[in-house]
Amino acid sequence: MEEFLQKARQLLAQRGYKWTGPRRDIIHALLRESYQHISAEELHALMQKQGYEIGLATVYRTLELLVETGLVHKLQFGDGCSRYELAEEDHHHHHLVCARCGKIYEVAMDLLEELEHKIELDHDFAISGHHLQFYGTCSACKKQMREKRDE
Amino acid sequence: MEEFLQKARQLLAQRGYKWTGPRRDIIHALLRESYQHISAEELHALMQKQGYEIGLATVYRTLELLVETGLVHKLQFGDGCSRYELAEEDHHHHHLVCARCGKIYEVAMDLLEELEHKIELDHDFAISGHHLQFYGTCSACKKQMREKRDE
DNA sequence: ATTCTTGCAAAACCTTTGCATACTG
DNA sequence: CAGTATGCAAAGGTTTTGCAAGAAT
Repeated sequence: MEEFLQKARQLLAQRGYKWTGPRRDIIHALLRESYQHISAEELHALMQKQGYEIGLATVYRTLELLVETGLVHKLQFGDGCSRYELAEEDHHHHHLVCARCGKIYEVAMDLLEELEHKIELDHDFAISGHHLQFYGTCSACKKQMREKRDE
Repeated sequence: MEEFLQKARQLLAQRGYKWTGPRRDIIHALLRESYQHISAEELHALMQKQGYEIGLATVYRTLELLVETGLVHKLQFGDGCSRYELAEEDHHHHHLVCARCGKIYEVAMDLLEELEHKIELDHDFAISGHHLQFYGTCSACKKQMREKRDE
């Protein structure tokens, strides 16, 4: 938590960006909501509700900045907006998107490394990140569908 | 090409949808541009230029229909719009997105099956599809960056 | 001081929707 | 003919931008 803030502060300084109140608050809010995949508008609304006076444009700009710096990942789940999550070094994972209820589950796994390596060699492409999503039906929805069918 | 059209016609009929001129034209256009990941607006503009009189709303509606039917995949590369590609049965692949030039390369590969299987068991999640993208720097851009550095 | 950042409102985009007309099965 | 599909224009939602005022180094 604190270390993430320090890292962010340092990385921004390194690139000539300033350390401001709004930026600190946004990172704080992201840390508090780190379990979620939050959209810019949701984050803005949440912060408003928690008493932070911050403009929506600033939220967008700051998130973009954090993505550019590699501190935050920008995700597209196809629901009409971009979603963001903290880039935690030791928490590589993929996403399971339930097509029925829309819920998103995380899968910690790194079997992708072998594949990445092969691609880097085969395509002469320097991979800096990946984004893997699986679509399907989650456990809860499968259960509901069974129950509905048996009525 | 022809077979894809037939398959589409049949699948749509099966679900009570009608086979119309605009739908045929859109699928034709998609087949012609099958090497691309085209957006709805791009497809619309292209068709206009080629002399087809078609409304943008129809393009959106038809693409949505084709996605729903499984004939087309909807992709999000984070550039602000949805992109579409034909779902060719024998052409499973992933995408390499160059962070510098934005170009998108395809990698044919199916090493993911093992991983999928493990997830289905571990998470009781019925996977119906996946979406894997790698981000990084492509060969051409790496070369340009080397040259620029050496100037 | 200079440069960067913010907030607001307006603009820019992409996508969806309502409705009257036209078409398919 | 009944039920869909289309085109247009308008509306909706998300994200970006211009600009004057405010903050950080």
